[in-house]
Amino acid sequence: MAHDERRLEVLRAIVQDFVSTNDPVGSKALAERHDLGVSPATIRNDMAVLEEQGYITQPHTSAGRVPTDKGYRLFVDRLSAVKPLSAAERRAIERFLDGAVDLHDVLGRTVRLLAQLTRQVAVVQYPTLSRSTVRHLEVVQVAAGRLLLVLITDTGRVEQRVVDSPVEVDAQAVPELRALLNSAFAGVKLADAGDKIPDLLETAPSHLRGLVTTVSTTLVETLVEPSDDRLVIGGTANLARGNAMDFSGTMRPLLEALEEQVVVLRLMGEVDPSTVLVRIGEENAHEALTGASLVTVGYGSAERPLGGLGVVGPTRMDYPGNMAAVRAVARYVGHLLAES
Amino acid sequence: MAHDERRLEVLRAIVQDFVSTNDPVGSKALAERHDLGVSPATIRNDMAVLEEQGYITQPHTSAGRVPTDKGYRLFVDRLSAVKPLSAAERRAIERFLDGAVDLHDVLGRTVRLLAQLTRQVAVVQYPTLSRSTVRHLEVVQVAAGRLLLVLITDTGRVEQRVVDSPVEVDAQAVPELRALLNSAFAGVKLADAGDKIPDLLETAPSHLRGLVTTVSTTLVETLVEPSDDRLVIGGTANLARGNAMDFSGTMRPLLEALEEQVVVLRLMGEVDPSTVLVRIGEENAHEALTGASLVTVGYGSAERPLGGLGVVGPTRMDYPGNMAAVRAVARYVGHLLAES
DNA sequence: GGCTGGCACTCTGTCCGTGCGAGTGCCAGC
DNA sequence: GCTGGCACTCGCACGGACAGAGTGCCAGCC
Repeated sequence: MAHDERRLEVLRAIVQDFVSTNDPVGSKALAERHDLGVSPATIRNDMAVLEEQGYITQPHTSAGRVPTDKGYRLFVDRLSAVKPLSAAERRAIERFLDGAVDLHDVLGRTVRLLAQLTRQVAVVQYPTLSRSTVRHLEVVQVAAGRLLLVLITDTGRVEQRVVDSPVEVDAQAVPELRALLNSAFAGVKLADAGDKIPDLLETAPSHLRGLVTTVSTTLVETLVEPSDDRLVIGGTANLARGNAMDFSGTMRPLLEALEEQVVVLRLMGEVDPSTVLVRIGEENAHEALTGASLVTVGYGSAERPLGGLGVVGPTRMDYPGNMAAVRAVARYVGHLLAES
Repeated sequence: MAHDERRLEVLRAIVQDFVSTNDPVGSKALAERHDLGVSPATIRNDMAVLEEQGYITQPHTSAGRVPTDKGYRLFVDRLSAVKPLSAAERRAIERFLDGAVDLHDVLGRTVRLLAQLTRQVAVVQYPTLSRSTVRHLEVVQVAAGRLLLVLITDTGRVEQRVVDSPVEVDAQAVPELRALLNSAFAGVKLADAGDKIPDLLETAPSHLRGLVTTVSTTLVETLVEPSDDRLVIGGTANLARGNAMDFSGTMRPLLEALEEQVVVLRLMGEVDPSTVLVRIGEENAHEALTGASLVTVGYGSAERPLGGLGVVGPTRMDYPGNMAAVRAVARYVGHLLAES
């Protein structure tokens, strides 16, 4: 029906205007700024219906309308075309990310880039350990009964743990141990590492068995735990843009939640590389994220998802632009890490 | 002279009251809350002198007085006894930091701990690479012409770099290379690593010389650069406490400067483990830190300083408390890292 | 000489009343 | 079903009045 069509058009216009001006938008302004082909009075009728359906609301009588979470949801799902990035932005992505020297650097640059492109808070997850495979395991003797275990994954992530051995370790045993561990675990997904331990113990020469047990259990227990997955956060200064007033009310819990990481990490777990996921306001179960929206996507390939990244901002954000930026950056980072 | 004595006492009282209430403090309130033994009128005379000397100022006529940067400076230098931590706080430090599994974890816990103890933004620097010594160098072949170089320092810090070799690398050469590098660099301070290269090249067998050159220059160039020293930041949510109004004016550049890291890193460079360094407001050259104070101290021992840590907050902060907390945490972290 | 009580003065923050403008809902007409 | 017109409702900005806090100064007292 032509009516519904136009009503949605009105909603789109409201979202766009409100996002760019931060003022509740009235019927007259809408008619002026958008070619809707009808008069303000007609728009008012449409607005009344939209309000009744819960897509928009007015802060108080005789102010303009503001989109609700439900309104943004409809906008994101049906009304927004993905906005392609400008050539300059694409170039910026490449220029910014090329020349990174290691994984830490890649992710640090990524988070700064995303924050700059979207002018929101950016979040990047380290490649998930449990999905990574072992490239190399290194054993270094630190003291008589103490070893340092270094894990290098195929994504370039490096993790280390100190292992205390109950008995003194013979210096001769270290290269043997290293060889054993690498032949057992190299190329194995960390999530599957636990399954390899029985085999490993079988093939281990008896004088090493105790040591191998200690080391491999440490490996599995402390490194495979997904709980230690890390997050890089940047652009928090963007939270201080504009909304100076409702600050310590809404911004502080948000900052706290971001620092906690655990909430955001859980959300990152649901992400995959093929679709950009948008969570709007109340849709976020966690209280501190009410009033905020997340735009997230996975990076890596469909066969080998590595982790997630995205932006956090007020529900009043440029969804099409942010979705495009997040997706483009994720693609580039995915390629970058696949190569190395 | 007894006059000067009391005048300083008045200044101390002003600082204490203002820090705890955030209201400009007047003569009457001072006389009530502190046992100065004189009447408000007398205090007013003292205040007039203090103002003339530049230690305090009034935001406008007929508001109370507020300490200036100079006033805080005098307070910190001469008027504040270091406030010992409570037993509960000491216990909290131990409980919080013990059980950390690796360096990243130690520093992450440290920053959270400091932020919580001081209710300010906490900053912890990774152990400086150039002051660290090499514990072990690991070489892993990633592809025919590509090696991964992993550096493990005596503080447990791990850094890695990809090295591209112009020629294909023989798999046999990798263990040789590893042995060579370790015998040359193990135990050497990273700052001195460059000096070892000529020796190293001399002893290297001719077929490895090209490779050794490439790898060791990468090592020195990209790892010894102090510029890549890292910072962990936490407790930014504390910035949103209280001062809701002057927020986007003063808080935003501060957040930006913290994310830049470079400014803070430079300040951390001047730190040493024996004294707590306090920088107040305008004393900070950098513009964004005007209006903020830093309380920093080094950790590690006098012979082996490792890095710095501290807190950043408004000039109106609890200096004695923060100094005590920063010092106590630095000591504990120093011990912790010295052990490992 | 230094401290104290008293007093006049100055300034800010707040409260209240008013007017204006934006925006709406409704209705009659096309 | 759209449009123009109109009355109505609010929020907000402006401005004056007021109260309160705090000061500086002065004369008197110890």
